Amino acid sequence: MAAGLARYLASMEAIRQYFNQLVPLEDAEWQAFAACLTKRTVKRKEKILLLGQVCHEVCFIESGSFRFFHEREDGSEWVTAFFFAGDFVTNYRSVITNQPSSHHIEAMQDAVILSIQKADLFRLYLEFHALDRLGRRIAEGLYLTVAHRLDAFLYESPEERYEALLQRNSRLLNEVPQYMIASYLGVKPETLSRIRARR
Amino acid sequence: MAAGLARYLASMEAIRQYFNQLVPLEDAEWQAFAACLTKRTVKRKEKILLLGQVCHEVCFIESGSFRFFHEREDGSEWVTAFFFAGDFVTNYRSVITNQPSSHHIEAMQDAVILSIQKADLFRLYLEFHALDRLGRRIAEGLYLTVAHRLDAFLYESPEERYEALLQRNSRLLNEVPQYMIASYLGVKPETLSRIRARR
DNA sequence: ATGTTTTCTTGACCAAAGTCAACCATTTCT
DNA sequence: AGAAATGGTTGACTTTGGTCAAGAAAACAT
Repeated sequence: MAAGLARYLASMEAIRQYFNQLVPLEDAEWQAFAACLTKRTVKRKEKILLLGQVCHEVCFIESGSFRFFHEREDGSEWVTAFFFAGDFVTNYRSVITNQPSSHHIEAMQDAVILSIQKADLFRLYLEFHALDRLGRRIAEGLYLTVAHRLDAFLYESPEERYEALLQRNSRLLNEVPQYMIASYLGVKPETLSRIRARR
Repeated sequence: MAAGLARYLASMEAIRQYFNQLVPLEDAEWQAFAACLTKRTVKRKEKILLLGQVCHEVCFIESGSFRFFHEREDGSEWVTAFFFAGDFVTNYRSVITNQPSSHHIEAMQDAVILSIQKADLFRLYLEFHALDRLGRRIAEGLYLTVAHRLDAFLYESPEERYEALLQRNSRLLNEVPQYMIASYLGVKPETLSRIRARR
């Protein structure tokens, strides 16, 4: 399995690059983190976290993609975020509060992930200043992302959100069905269809 | 000014309590933080941060109250949050990204605040693991708050948001004008008035 | 107390997105 | 290839909140 090993090493390198952008890590700090990662495969439509479960892990996506979505009592689904190869995916809210997740996390394609358990993560935070700092930077990043998304919902029309998404991530439109894009934009599929028709 | 001194000491104690809930601090860590705080007074309707300015400080409110709001091109104002005695107020997004604020921060009453400059804060983060950790906990808290607010906008009606606010903070309704509550709930004053009328 | 702002309410009308239903188009399965 | 499932479009109608305008009520200043 030389190809598998090569991809694994590439993933590890990708994670280290990602971290180094936020906080430069010494080898010992990095090794301690890397030693906690375990690899597994996930099938398309398989959920790695169910609504109602407490989330115990943070996953790096080596390949494949995921959607993070809420399911309402009436069965309707509302996508909060999409995650692709190179991203981390978790319900960090559930991880830090220990409360049941209000969202599902589901693979949109077959995927390979590297995960770290929250117990290990919290131990690393205590042990290494640099990793706690990294955790701060990551939490700050999550805050910026969700604050920006809130602003988009408060101050922009669905059409403006769609335009902004096009600018930011036109690739997304080819990779996920339009009804999930609509859901992410906070409108019904019919509405997105009409937005697209009148451009 | 014995009364002023007493209130100042009470504020310092309040901040230390607040921090200790998140991360227990040793005396040296606390002293280093406390030494960075400066006190000042703010008049009603005075802005401590203007839209377009980069935010350079984090403020603890000893007395008084503030609103954090966005102003649109058409002049309409949308309140994102209210802050009262015992809270910290800042545009943390602007602090960590160094980008101009997209919101104003304005005193709703005469106020007294204790502020720390971001340069000092970042220095303390580097110097003390416990303070970096505290910063992580605070960033996590901001993330939880804004994620919850986003969920409220995505999954609840204005009426449900109003009910939830009543449960959570009925005091608020007496302390700030109703049109600001409406703004915080994301509706026009007329709409909030009608929501209240039909209960 | 009186007059002036400021805040809140109500009504008539409008615009935007949701609902429901029918119908294409495309992909997938056998 | 043909059937079935999935995804996307369009039309008629409804619902919700916004807009505009007039007034009532409350807060504040002189």
